[in-house]
Amino acid sequence: MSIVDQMIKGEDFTPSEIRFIESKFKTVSFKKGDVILKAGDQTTHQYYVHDGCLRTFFIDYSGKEHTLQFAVKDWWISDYTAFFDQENAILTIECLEEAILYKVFRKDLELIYKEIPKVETYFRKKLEKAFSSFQNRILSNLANPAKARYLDFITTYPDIEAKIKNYHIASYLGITTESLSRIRKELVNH
Amino acid sequence: MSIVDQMIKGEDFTPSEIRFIESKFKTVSFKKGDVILKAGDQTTHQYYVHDGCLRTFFIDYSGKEHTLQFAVKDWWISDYTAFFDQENAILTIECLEEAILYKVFRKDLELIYKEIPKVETYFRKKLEKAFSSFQNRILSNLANPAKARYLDFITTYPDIEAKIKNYHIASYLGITTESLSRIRKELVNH
DNA sequence: CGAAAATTTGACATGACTCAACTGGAGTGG
DNA sequence: CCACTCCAGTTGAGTCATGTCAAATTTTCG
Repeated sequence: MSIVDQMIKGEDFTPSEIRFIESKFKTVSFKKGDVILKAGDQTTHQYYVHDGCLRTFFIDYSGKEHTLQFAVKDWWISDYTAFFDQENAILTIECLEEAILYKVFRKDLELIYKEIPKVETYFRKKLEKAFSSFQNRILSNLANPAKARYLDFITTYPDIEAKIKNYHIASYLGITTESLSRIRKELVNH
Repeated sequence: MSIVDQMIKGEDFTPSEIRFIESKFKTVSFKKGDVILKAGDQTTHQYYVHDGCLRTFFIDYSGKEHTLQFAVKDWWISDYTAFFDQENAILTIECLEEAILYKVFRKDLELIYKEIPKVETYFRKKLEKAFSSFQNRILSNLANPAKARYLDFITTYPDIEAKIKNYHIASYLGITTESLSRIRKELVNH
């Protein structure tokens, strides 16, 4: 299976299309703790996770970190706000577990879209899903207490939970590690 | 200026393209208090706001309403999660101020995308912006206390603030009307 | 094993919520 | 034009969830 078939599922490509797309992607690998992108840097890449685990986070005025998302095998990750608007990153991308990524430049992705429109459609639909999941995250933050959001997270993403620390989950849920610890205690004692 | 030029700015279309696009849109109008879409209904439309003011909100398990977004002149609105995934609505769309909308079916929009690819590109870029703004909303909810989020809202969207009630703002910020009232009091007393 | 990192616990502070009452303005009808 | 009602917004008192800070405990890993 080619890199392209892995990344862009359910679409048929001619060998020359595959060559064209693959020529625009570069494989990179990172070790745990590596910073792939730092807030303030220029963001020109989007990454496909072949393997490993990453997160994007935001550092607020008081220095606290807030996790926006995690990415494991088969997810795409970037600071999309910066990637789309071609501005400097506000997020940091950090490697949480040894990772192999395929990266592509914004400009090259646009080139691919132009040459092979069904790739644009494919990514548009990906973006629609991502948009939906952000919508649901906003609603869940508004509607549900921390305990429910925690349960949601671990049942929706058991694969991610397995790879990350509790303090990462806390920073994703918007609570402190202490609060998460107390929630977990409550859950154990029914 | 045609409806199309209004909705899809910065793109040039041939007269026949304009006719084709316009044939897929229908003008509808609503009065204050009208419900355009109800949670549970099928969502097949996306709306462009020619004029007026609307909001989408979610009703949680306890019956509380949580406002996801507002839309005024020149905004697009729908229950996108349902619109994209072709599932039943989880949001309700309510008219807050007499509105004139242009609506389009999901299927017809896909048709337009196929016929006129630059429309797909245009909407893909719109979606990128919307995605970014949801990202920023999530980060702001995680990072900022309610007072800062309120100030953010009224400075970013003074046009919306002018048309809505404070309890709508509260439900957008994720706080009660009482808390918003206290925040506003603090702000007056410096 | 030992040090560093992660998690848990306790005591206390605080921001936001709930519920109930009150204020003030807009609109209605006698 | 006043009395009444309705709605939005405000205020007060008490409660609760979550935060902070410090310390203890457990886990991880070189």
